[in-house]
Amino acid sequence: MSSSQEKFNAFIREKGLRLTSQRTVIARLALNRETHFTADDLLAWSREKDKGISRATVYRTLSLLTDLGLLESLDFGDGRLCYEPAEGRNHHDHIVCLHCGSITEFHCNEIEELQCDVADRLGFRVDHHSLRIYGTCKDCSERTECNEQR
Amino acid sequence: MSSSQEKFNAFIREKGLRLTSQRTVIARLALNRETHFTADDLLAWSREKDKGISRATVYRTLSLLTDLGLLESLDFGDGRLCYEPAEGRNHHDHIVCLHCGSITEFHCNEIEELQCDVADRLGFRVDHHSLRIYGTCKDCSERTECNEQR
DNA sequence: ATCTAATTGAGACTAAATCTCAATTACGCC
DNA sequence: GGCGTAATTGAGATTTAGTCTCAATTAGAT
Repeated sequence: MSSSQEKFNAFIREKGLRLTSQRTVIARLALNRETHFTADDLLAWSREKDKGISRATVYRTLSLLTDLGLLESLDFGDGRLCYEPAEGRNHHDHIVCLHCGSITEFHCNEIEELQCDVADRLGFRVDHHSLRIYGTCKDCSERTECNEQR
Repeated sequence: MSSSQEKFNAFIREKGLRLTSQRTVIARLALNRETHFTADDLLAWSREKDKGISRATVYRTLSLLTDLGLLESLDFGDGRLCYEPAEGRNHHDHIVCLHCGSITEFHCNEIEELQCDVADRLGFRVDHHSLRIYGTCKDCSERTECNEQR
């Protein structure tokens, strides 16, 4: 069992909540993902393990996991949230290709520091931030150039 | 009439679209705002001028204006888009107070440059970006400290 | 095994945004 | 100024992610 799952179980016990089979299935699937996923993805995977699992329970478990900080929710502006495991991963931002939709992670310490400077200057205490760069990825650029040459 | 409105009118003519009274009302109200607003705000203001204006027409005009680059749409993650005039304004990012919801604009050239560097390194051509810092504003920090002292 | 409060599933509900389509209207043409 | 027609509109149906309700179920303490 991953350490995130152990944290989840511990949290459930601490808070006097109950470790149901549904929560176990949903949390395991969510926390062991490599990349981001939607609530609907998670519902589908969960139902492969237990047909009866309801949409509501998936959303309720997602809330628990994000409140706990084990999952991070990502809004790519397409009308639904994505989620990704947050434990044991370094903070990162995302660069999104507007053509193929691919999402690449990146991290830049200098940007993070400058963000803190800006917040300081404005008298803000930073909780978190979201930086999203939108553009055209290498593959799509090359593909477009080829088309233009025709 | 503002230069944005003239651009809107010119665009309408160029494209063989029609300059309806509804479009004129909605565009004028949207383009002359100082701060961001929602589609529903704009619908309410438009109906003050012309009771019959429909929600659909407001959304359709918002699409025209954002496609044209005269408005920018902002997603603060509260389940609906905000809009703000984009013409004649410098690009800026937003810092949001999680307590009072206030939204402050800021701009940092160094961050912008670093973003371009990062994109270059990853082979991306940048189209646009969105940087949002979430935290506690000065006023709310002070209010919280006072409460803690009780 | 029993008890009880937390949890679940099913489906109703919400809210922003989009879509449909018959009725209206802007605008080029005469 | 009036005509014709294709763009536009309004009303309301629809979509979709997510939330809520509540009776039935169940985890976990005793």
